[in-house]
Amino acid sequence: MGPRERREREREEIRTLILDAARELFVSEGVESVTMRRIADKIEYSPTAIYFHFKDKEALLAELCDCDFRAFAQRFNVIAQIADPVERLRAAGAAYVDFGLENPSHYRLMFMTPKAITAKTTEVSTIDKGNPEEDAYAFLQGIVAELMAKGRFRDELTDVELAVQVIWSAVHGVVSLEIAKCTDDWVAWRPFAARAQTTIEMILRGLLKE
Amino acid sequence: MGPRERREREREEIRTLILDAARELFVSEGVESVTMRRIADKIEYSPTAIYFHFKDKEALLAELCDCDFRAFAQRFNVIAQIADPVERLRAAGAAYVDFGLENPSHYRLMFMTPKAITAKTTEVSTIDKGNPEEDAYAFLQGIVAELMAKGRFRDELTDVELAVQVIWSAVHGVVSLEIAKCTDDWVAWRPFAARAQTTIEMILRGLLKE
DNA sequence: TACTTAACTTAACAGTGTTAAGTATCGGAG
DNA sequence: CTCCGATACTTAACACTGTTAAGTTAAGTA
Repeated sequence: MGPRERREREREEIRTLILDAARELFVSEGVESVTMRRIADKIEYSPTAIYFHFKDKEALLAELCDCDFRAFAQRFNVIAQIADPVERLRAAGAAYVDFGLENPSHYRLMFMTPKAITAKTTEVSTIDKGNPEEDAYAFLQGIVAELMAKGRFRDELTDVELAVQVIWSAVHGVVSLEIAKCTDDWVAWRPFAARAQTTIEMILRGLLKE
Repeated sequence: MGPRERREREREEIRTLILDAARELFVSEGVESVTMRRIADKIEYSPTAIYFHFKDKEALLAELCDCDFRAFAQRFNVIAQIADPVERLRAAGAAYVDFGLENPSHYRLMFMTPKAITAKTTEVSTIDKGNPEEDAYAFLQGIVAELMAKGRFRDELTDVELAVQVIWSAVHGVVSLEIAKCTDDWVAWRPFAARAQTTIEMILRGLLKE
């Protein structure tokens, strides 16, 4: 089965060729620069050729983000080594923040765009949900559960899921506000690092026992 | 000067006619449903007629949001009556959250969309910046300054602006995540009210002295 | 009455995502 | 070796989008 495999491989090659061209436009000029025609120009194919490999533009972007977010979740594998759960939580927050600032286009598409807009069709992610190695939310969940089991949270906090969501919300707030409004001179913005660090520290102080 | 004034008034009338049609589409079907042609259909004019009253689509949307956000800031005038600054802060947070959920389209355009996308031209807001009656940020600033002056914040917090931005970030995080990802079944979302309230309480506990 | 200008309309341009229809190439079956 | 059908494309077109150039109409003014 020589030619059969070769065709399969060639198909995969052109798929990643499209994906890479789309990614380059996506990260360098933002999602609105990713047009089917511009991708096609970049790889020297006709625009319609892309539709042979991806259902539509949405599917292409979804796969792109899926792939890059799996890589993101893997960043946490190093952090997982940190013994102290509080320090681990701190480090996870910092890693999350870093990723958001380094990949604003991805961040925006994944967390700042209503699903109704991105996913008209029933999008199916290939990320292994619940597996902390591929799912950053699950990773955070693990830390929080450990902290709660050890009685480190204030007594009125008994819901792991709620605590996770509150922490995520706060950190997401700093990142998304930075991405959306960093160039806005309405506000006398303090340095991003200070905002991020203070937010993490304050939310930790609010959640943990003294 | 009869006819002159009448023309002026008529001009203002068609302006608000356009604005109202745009708002209806905007709030009921989201910003992507606001097309010049759909607005034109609604008011039974040709699409190009709109350009006589607004520079372009962006200017139209900017004016729409500006106008509605002034109304939003005025909600705080009632809250300004609350004597205890902590209670006032709590109420302000709740009001902010309410507005976001009631006006997701406005919220998204104002706080979740990078300025580079909305404002290609130099947009000039007509909101009186720094005036707490028209500027919600300034209102929050006032509360935080009062709390800090009264020594209610933890000693390491000495920067009013930073504290304001941390509080805003946290609350914005809950609201924006709800708007963007409420339909996402990846996460076992706790009720929004619980998330909002817990976030506000935790951030207060983190910032204030015990 | 003649002129100007404000307030439009129609037609068109350049761009978008997407699809229908046609074409060439190539692996495998008879 | 030939023919067939699938694969991987291309070209042309459709239905949208924001926006503009040019033409029209009505009203106020001199």
